[in-house]
Parts: sequence; structure tokens; C-alpha cells
Amino acid sequence: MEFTSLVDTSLDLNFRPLRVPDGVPKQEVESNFIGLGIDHTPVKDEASDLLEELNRVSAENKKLTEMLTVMCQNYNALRNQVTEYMSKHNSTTTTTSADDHSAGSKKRKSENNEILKSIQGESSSSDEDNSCTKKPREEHIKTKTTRVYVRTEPSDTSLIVKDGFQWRKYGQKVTRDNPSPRAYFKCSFAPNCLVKKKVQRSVEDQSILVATYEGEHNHSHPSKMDAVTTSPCSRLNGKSTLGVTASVPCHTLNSTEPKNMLQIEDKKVASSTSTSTAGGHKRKLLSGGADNNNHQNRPEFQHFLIEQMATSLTKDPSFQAALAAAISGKFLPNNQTDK
DNA sequence: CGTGTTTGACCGGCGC
DNA sequence: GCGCCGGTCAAACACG
Repeated sequence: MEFTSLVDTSLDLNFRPLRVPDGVPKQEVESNFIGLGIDHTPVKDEASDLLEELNRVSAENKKLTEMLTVMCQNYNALRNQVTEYMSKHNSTTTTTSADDHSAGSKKRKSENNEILKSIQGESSSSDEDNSCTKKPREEHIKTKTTRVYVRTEPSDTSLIVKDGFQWRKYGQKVTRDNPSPRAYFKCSFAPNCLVKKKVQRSVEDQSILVATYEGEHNHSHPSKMDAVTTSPCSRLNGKSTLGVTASVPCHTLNSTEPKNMLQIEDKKVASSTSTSTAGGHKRKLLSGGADNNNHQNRPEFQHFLIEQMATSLTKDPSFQAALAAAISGKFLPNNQTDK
């Protein structure tokens, strides 16, 4: 809704030679197009054919634009629903998930109880205060637990979830309910940051990493410092190759520190593949309060959004294939089949 | 040589 | 008290 109204959805898919900017006369476009180095002699018929094709491609571009607009609208509707839902079930959603295998250990049961307790009566519970004196160390950790699911390449066996923060691995263990090892990380970005992270592959789907974050960072997101120049998700280390790995956890983590989300996510989206991009845009929008409108109204921001959309689309292999098929279908006379 | 990772040992909670 | 289990420690190791 507001998203689509702000964004010029006409796509620049990096097909610059084919691009027809609004103000450019057709004649000029035609000459540019012919001057591409294509080996045909510029016969008039051919030129008009090409013009026709150009128009067709433009029309298709328009269609895609419309599709994108519809998608944006759908997205915004969905986003509103999610926002509403999140505001209703603020803290509960972070801990519950489909992957919560009930067959887990007794310890996990009690852990869940603790979380439940802290949700139900965070401030008033005197029992908690008593237990605090018993176990002051755990008290810190119990503040917030967030579970994040990250899809990785099946070949990627590392237990690395790139979320922009700096983590130091301090242990690895094979747990009973899951044959794949669980890695333990501590946040090493700030020396006094007590946030911990557990990463383990999902039992059901080995390509999914389950990252459990405990606690809240007492420092800002590292990418806040260099969000303009580097992708936060790629700065941790370069082992994991999928952009997908970055986006989801970033989102979840950022929910704990909303101040700098916009910048962070802007760069993140740029380094993400299409599957993550939806999340990236989502994050962008979710993070946007009233302040965000200022950003969104700026032409640079709009241009950036467009670029992100184009980037994400052009990076999507299936989209590339579909586009290539469509274009080749248009240019090869024999293959001309109407949809 | 400094930093980060690995991995076996150890600790504490929990159920029986 | 014992055993199981998850979580943590820390020495050894790897790497740039």
C-alpha cells in the first residue's frame, strides 16, 4: 500500500541496452539497440521487427511491474497482519516454533518453563528473585531466548550462521535428540556481552540450521558502524556462501535493537539471494515506524529500493531462467509462442 | 605471535 | 547416590 505508492516499480533489470527510459525517443533507442554488436545488417524490416520486439518486451516489463505491484500489495497486507500478530503475541512468538521437538530432554522442559515464567510474570515474581540469589549467573542468560531457522546449502556442513555479530565458538557437543553436533558460541564483539548462541542442524532437514540466541546484546549491531561500506552479514567470516544464511537471523536479532535496522538491512538485502530478499524487504518494512517514511520518501531511498528489487530478481536463478526463456522466445522467430 | 577453533574433561541439574 | 545429559572450561592446535 504505502510501499507501492512510494516505489517506482518499473524495473531496471540491468538490461541497459533494452531499457526504454521514459524520456528517450524511440529512434534513439533503436539505434542503441542496433549498435549492440549483433551481427545482422540493419535492414528496415528487421529494424521494425526489433522495434516491435522492443515494444513487446516493454509490455512484458509492464506486466511484470504490475505483478510486482500486486506482490507488494499482498506483502503489505501480510505485513500488517504480522505486525498486528506480533504486537499481540510479543514475546511468545520468539520461543515457540514448529521444530520444538517435544521429545527433548527434561532439561529443555524446565527451560521452557522458565521462559514461560518469565513471560507470565517478569516483574512481580518473588520466587524468581529468590532463585536469582541461588543462580545469579543463569539469571542473565534467561532474559531472552530467540530461535532462528536458517536454510543453508546441503554441502555446507559448517555450523556458521552469519548474523552480523561476532561470535567465538567455545564448545561443541552431540546431543541426544539430534545426531548432528551442536555448536556453542559467545558474542565476542563486546567483551562484556553475555549473549550466547547455539547452532544445530534441524533433525528433519539437515539443510536447516537452528540457531538459538540467549540474552540480549548490550551493544549496537556491529554493522551499524560500517553499514554503508560492508555487508554486515559477510563480515563475520566468509565460509558460508549463501546469502540466505544472513537474512533471517539478522531480522530476529535486530528485533532487539530497532534503532539501526534500516541501514543494516539495506546492505543485507543487497547481498542476499532472492529467497532472502523477501525477508529483507519485509524486515525493512517491519522496522519502519513513522521515521521510516522520511527515509522512504527520499529519492535515493526509492532508487535504492528499486535497485534492491532488481538485484534480488536478477540474482534469482529461476527468474533468470524464466527471463532468458522469455527473451529468447521473443527473439527467436521459431520459438514465438504466445503465453 | 595473536586469535580463533577443536575437543576431551569437568560441572551441575534432574530423574530415578 | 548414581547415571544421564546439556553446558562450559581450557589446553592443545591451526591458521594467517
